[in-house]
Amino acid sequence: MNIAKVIVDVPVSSINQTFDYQIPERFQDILTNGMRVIVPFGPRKLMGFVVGKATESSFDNLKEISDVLDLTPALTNELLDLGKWVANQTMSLYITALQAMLPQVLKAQYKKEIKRITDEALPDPLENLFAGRDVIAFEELEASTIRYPQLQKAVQDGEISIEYLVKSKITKKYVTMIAPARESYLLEEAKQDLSTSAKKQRQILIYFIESPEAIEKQLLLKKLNTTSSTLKALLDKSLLGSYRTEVYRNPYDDDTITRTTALELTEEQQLAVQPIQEKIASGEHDVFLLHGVTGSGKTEVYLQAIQEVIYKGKEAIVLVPEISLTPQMVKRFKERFGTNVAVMHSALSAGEKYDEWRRIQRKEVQVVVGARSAIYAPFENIGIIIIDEEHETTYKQEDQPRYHARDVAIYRAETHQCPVILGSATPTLESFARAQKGVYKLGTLSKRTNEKDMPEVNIVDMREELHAGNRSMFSRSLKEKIEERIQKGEQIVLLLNRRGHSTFVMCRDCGHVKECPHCDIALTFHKNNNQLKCHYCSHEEVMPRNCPECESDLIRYFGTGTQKVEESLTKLIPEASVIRMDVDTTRRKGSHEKLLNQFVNKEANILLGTQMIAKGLDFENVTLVGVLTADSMLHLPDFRSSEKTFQLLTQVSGRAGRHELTGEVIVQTYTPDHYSIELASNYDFTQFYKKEMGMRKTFQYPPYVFLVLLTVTHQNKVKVAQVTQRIVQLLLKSVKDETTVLGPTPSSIPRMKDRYRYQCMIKYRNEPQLRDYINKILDQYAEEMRKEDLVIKVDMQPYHLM
DNA sequence: AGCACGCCGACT
DNA sequence: GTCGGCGTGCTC
Repeated sequence: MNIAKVIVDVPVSSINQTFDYQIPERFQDILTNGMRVIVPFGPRKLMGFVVGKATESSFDNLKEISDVLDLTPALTNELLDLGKWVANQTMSLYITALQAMLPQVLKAQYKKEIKRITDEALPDPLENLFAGRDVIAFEELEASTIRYPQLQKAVQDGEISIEYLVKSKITKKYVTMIAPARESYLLEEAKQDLSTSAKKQRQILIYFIESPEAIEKQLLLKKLNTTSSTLKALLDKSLLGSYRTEVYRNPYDDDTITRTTALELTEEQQLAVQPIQEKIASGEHDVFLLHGVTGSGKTEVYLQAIQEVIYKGKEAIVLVPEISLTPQMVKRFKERFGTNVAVMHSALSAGEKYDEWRRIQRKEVQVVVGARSAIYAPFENIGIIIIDEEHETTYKQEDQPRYHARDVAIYRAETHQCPVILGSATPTLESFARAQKGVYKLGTLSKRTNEKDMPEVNIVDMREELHAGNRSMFSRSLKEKIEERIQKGEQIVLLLNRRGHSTFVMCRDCGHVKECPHCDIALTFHKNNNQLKCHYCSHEEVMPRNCPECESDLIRYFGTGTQKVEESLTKLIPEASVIRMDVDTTRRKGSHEKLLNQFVNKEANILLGTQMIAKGLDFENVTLVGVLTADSMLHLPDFRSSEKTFQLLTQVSGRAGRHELTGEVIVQTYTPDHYSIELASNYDFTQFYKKEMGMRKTFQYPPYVFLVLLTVTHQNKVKVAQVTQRIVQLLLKSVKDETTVLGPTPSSIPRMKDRYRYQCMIKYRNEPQLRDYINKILDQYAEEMRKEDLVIKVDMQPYHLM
């Protein structure tokens, strides 16, 4: 087994295969599958993953592995296989799938350097460039007057060499530890010998005589209220010793956590947990769909199922949408399982993520709570996988590899023979349909744990408000109710559903809308710096004073941002104090938590925000929830828009009246008769499911069919249209008659970053060989893609059809 | 991807 | 002549 099969870090389809390398003697014993290595690849050096070993190769002159980057493999054999499966399912490259499983810091960075290898004088220009140094960055050469051939000559003459480096980004955190260097009685003696004025030194010695174990330097100094100079005196006398040790960054302050124990389950919860625990006990795979209204205690069901898994000595993965990975949610897991939990989400720094990942890798925890990518947690003995808010679209990764965490979860759970729980108050039609068919086991929690009914939902028809002469974005009844709550000292959550709405700029005289020069999309206005920005490319420009078309100065921005709502709200209701939560106010690390704490501490009576406030938050004092524009995403070109509207309304309604006080919800809409709004106001999921399934059947959308979206992009519009047309023809030749191939159609944003975009959609029920067909087409276009910068993007089971 | 090699036009 | 442009092919 002296040959390693390596997947190298080059994300191109022509390199999507293993390369064989000789394993040098010194690595023979340590090298195992899943380790990251550095290998020579052509003239350069690259990082790669060892995915297999062999005794022989069909290549005769193999290069040697240059270095091994891991002591313990970064990926287990199971994850290597999983990566292959994901790559295959999502039509991505193996290396892309593998990289997606690891924290960012384990990705390699490449550097090129020029190294002087002779003491002889170099030609003048080079000598100047080096300026006395032995190694310089390659980039310095580009900035100088020296051209490449000169460099080449110097390489040939043996004066310099070009080094290709692979750098690891790993940053480990170290702290200094202090420990006694002598036996206790010797410290005692030393204490006697100290001069009477050395009070602080004596104090330190007493500390170590009482507790001789090592302590972090900073902590010791703080505890004894002293400085490092005092400590240094004792270190110099060799009474104490210091050493550096690696520590994990802990983004959560575990000291303040009070542990909780299992709550008593309601009858419904008991009924839901039982079959899951049976599967855990018998070590069998199954998928449970836990359909529980908001506030019905789904989390407690998860916690008790996990408890069972821990008893069995196995591990648990809990996926939560990024948006609801709030401190409140994390706290519940930490309170139950203490330091046995690792947390993974985007608010952590790269270093913190790496530390949490290593705690998992070293089996220091049995539970991980995290966003989408936590599904790749390097556990080896998984006992359960839980996906909370199963319907959330963030579980589908939008760039390569375009995987859905739910699919990966089920696949992993099959390998580990363990159950999966999909939990939601508003399951996706896909999952609910499977539960109806018996593919998934359905569990239902229909009652809130506080025995309170769901808050009453009142729909306000905003057209009537307009007729009555109210042109503000607050209906009369919402205004009244807000005032009433403020008076009673209760709190309000206001949701501005901005998806589909943006603040675009239009001239009131000629109707000209300012668009991005590189994309076919309106620019959005950013008030804070008076700039117009494009969401799809980096284009930015200053907001013009006059219309560029007609010179009119009546150029204004439209649409409603949270800022604007806040302004008019405080104008309308002067006693309102508002905490605004949107991407702008929560960008900074920890600001999310800070704002929520302020609201909990009643520093404001209104919490105003976008989508992010709809999920998972739990406020005792909130009795009114207002949805300002319920229908703003109903008219998007997206077959899931009704479903998303229903989900959002249901979720946000659940924020009110979770405790003692009774809650109420006001939904403002221009389409009060739309079934998703009407049924959400009655919390009638079953009826919604039936109605929406009817729609999906009529228009042939999931779950009745599977979808594939092919997007073709190129600078030349004609070419894109032609290629897409040809792809449609090729597909039609291979697929079954009952399969539909739609297109070519211009994408909903027909041009992005100066590239035209056409797409084609495949709707199929059963096409076992579809991936082969598509791969064949991609192969045909491989050369064109390479030479002419043609891009064909494949999205299996897409979430966004744009 | 990113590098070297090789072929061709343009300029000291 | 030779510098530097880009098209082509290869990477165990």
